[in-house]
Amino acid sequence: MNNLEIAKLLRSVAAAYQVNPATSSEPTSHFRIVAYQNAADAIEHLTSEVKDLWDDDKLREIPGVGNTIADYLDELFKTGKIKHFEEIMHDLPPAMFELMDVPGIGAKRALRLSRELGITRAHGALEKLIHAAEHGHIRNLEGFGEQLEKEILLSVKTVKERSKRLLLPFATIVAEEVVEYMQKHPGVEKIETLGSLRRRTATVGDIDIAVATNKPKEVIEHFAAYPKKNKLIEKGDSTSSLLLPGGVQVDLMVQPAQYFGALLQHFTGSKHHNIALRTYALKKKLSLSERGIKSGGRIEYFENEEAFYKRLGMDWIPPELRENDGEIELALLHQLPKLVELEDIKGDLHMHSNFPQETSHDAGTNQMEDYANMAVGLNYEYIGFTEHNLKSSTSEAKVLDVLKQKQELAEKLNLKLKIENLKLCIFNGLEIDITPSGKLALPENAFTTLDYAIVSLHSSFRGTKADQTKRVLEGLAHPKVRIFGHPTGRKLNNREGVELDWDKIFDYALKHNKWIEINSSPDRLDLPDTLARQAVKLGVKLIVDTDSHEISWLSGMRYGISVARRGWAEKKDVVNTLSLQEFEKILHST
DNA sequence: GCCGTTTTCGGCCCGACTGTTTTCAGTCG
Repeated sequence: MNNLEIAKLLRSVAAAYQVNPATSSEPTSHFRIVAYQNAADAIEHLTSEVKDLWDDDKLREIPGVGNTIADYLDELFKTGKIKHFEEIMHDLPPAMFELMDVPGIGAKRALRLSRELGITRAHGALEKLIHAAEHGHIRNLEGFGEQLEKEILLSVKTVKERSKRLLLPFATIVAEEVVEYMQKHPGVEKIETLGSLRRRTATVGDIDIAVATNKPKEVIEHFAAYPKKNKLIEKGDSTSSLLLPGGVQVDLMVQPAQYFGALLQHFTGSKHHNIALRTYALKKKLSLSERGIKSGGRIEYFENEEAFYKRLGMDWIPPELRENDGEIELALLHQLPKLVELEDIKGDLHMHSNFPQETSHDAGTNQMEDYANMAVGLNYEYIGFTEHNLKSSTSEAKVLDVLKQKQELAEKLNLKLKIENLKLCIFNGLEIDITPSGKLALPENAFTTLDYAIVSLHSSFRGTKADQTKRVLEGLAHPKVRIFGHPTGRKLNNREGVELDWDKIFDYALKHNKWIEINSSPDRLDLPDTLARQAVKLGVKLIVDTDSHEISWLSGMRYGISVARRGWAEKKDVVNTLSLQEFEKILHST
């Protein structure tokens, strides 16, 4: 069972407790339900497989997993099932747990719909629900009505249409359009995109927007009239939600400007950060909400977030860190890291020009000189060209010949830049496949043409953790290799990354001056943020690259920086923040 | 069921919105 399946199982158990009249009358039952949901949450967000943690006897290290759930998971991995779970879910129709995927349907509605509409089997449950709604079978159930039936029909269709989360850059663009529209209304005093978008997670669920205004009604009306909307989901006094084409949901929250600090804080999340923050505040007899901070029945207001956090005795916490992963404790000690910024970047070492060579994978569309001009505009001090290695069918002599030409071209460009008195240095690199056997897809004598190499995985993503780790370590061993490119090989919404023993990879990188790439491609953002955090903790050097295949991609650097910041990286952790002189030194040292 | 810089017992974030009723339950973030 993988993590998502285990999380779903725990959620199902929580739901079973929720609808069970025997247990739900116990006073502590609500908290048991929450505990199962918390454990499910934690497991969903884990980077390592629960199975691997179990192998290493580390289940208890998962937050929200205590003795009881750890024992159940132990039973699961030993016997393939959990007796106690089977018992409490025994009388419940399996379809119920599928129906719960529909927004607006929780445990109780799911059970009633399942029983009263005769939808029992998990397979095809959503289709049957659509059928029932379309034929007006839901409106007559007690506690349901015509509105709810319509609601359910739309939600279930949305959930089927939208199984994928938005990639960060796409979400950014959609959000910017809505913000632009909202700013046309004179009542909008301040506006910010918040939620996971502000925290810069690799994929975004909903788009959250906050507005400061003293005309909440008018602002919400304006929002509800957004011309691109498919549907108005809800509209209240202080919040409203829209559905855009493609199943993109936009949530708006409005408050007077005096509340804006608390509003930003509340709406940025994450949920776990907020819960931890409120739990801490309660100990100080303070109660937090999106309006402000209540103390002894009196509420205090904050126009900005800095003041809000200060009132709690802590430094302002950058949104990227708000995941309840130690940031609150450090903010109290005034010891938060100073995160790397886009302006710190001095070069980009992974880009593909259109240099004519028969590469193993897709080539770039712009010539080297175009990239150089862009880089000068970005105030970079150095860049590196890393076209893919040539096709494996190419003869050794031809490979050497082509790569010598590329080397000469790069040198010529360096000369030209010098003559024009432009301070940009060109490095000549290559992105080389690590073949399934661990060999590099380049003949040894061709390495002499290169300043450095990136190695990466482009095929054979399956295979055991041990085998893949061995493959990567062998691939990294060549002295010209500096960078491990898009390390997990994941494609967001599309393909999981390879399984690797990161302790071993990071240890090797640390000892042999290898750098782990954060690849800024929108559908990669690879290294993932959680692994970046692990690398930073160990002192492993990161490099943020764009993997540009055309010059416009260079601006994607900011997304890679977001990942680095979510990994708690400071300037010192990222090698392409170094000046040219320092960078050359580290590039050539072993 | 989980958890500990007030606690190994006794707490557990907080408030919003909707639909269906008529004072609230269910759901969500």
